[in-house]
Amino acid sequence: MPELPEVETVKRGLEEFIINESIKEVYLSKFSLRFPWPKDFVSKIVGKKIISIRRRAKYIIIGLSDNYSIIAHLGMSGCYKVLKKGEVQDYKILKHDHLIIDLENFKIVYNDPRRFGYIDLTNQDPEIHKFLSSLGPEPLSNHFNADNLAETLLNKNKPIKNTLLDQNIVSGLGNIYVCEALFRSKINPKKNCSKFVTSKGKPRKNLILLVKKINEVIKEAIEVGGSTLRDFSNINGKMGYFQSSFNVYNRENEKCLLGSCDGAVKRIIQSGRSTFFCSKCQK
DNA sequence: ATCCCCACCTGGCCGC
DNA sequence: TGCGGCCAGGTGGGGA
Repeated sequence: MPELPEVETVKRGLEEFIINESIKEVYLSKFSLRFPWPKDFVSKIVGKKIISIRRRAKYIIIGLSDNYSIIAHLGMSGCYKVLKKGEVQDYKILKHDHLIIDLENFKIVYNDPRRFGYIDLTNQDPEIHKFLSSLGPEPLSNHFNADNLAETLLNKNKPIKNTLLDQNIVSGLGNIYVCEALFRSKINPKKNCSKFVTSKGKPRKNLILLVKKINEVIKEAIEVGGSTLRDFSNINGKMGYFQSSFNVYNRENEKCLLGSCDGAVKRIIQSGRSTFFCSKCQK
């Protein structure tokens, strides 16, 4: 499911309700998510107060009292619901509900059919947690810029598509937004990283454009997510996606949407993942 | 180190 | 309508 904009949308949806709420009770399904539940998870979080929520890459970090933090990833199919007073009592646990947190005034339900999501608990600085410590810079942050990226790409010998999916290089991008950003930049996904950097390790023009387009597509998607975020009772990543407005993603054999191009969108496999692009205008 | 491939799961869709 | 095969937006870990 979710890439950076969708996770940001989920975070904003939760934020509205959970801050300053205390955790009263916790239900875990008999299944674990991708990893076993943290040791003594329930007893450690019951009674704690939620004091903050933020996003880093595709992770949501919920700060609790006593310096605890929940670090949560939605995997491919994770979704949160917030039930308000009045909805709480009638709620029947659904298939694939794996975590339910009862707060004073709300109930948070985490549903994840594929169970690729994962959740950990730490009482240290979340930034040094193994999930977060090696993440690359956030798009839309100052650390994500063409100069820094050029240094990273220097001497890399693989296609730009695969590289942008690497969370340690830039964090938060997934298959959809990488495809879309490359389309907007008119860059062929197979282009080798070395072609984006001068021999002195400086960014070429195509890299400067790519950084700009990544930021642009992520920013637009967050705005779309924000604008569709009305029904907070079902905060899932899908509602945050561009939905039908992808230029290339999932449009195999359809016409290229660049006005001046009469090409068609191709699907190829790179590192086992589908890549969608127009070979005519992405060079 | 670097890169690729697989596993982890269920559900939806397509063709027969 | 049923069933098998294939596909899916993610990532940690293992092997080359």
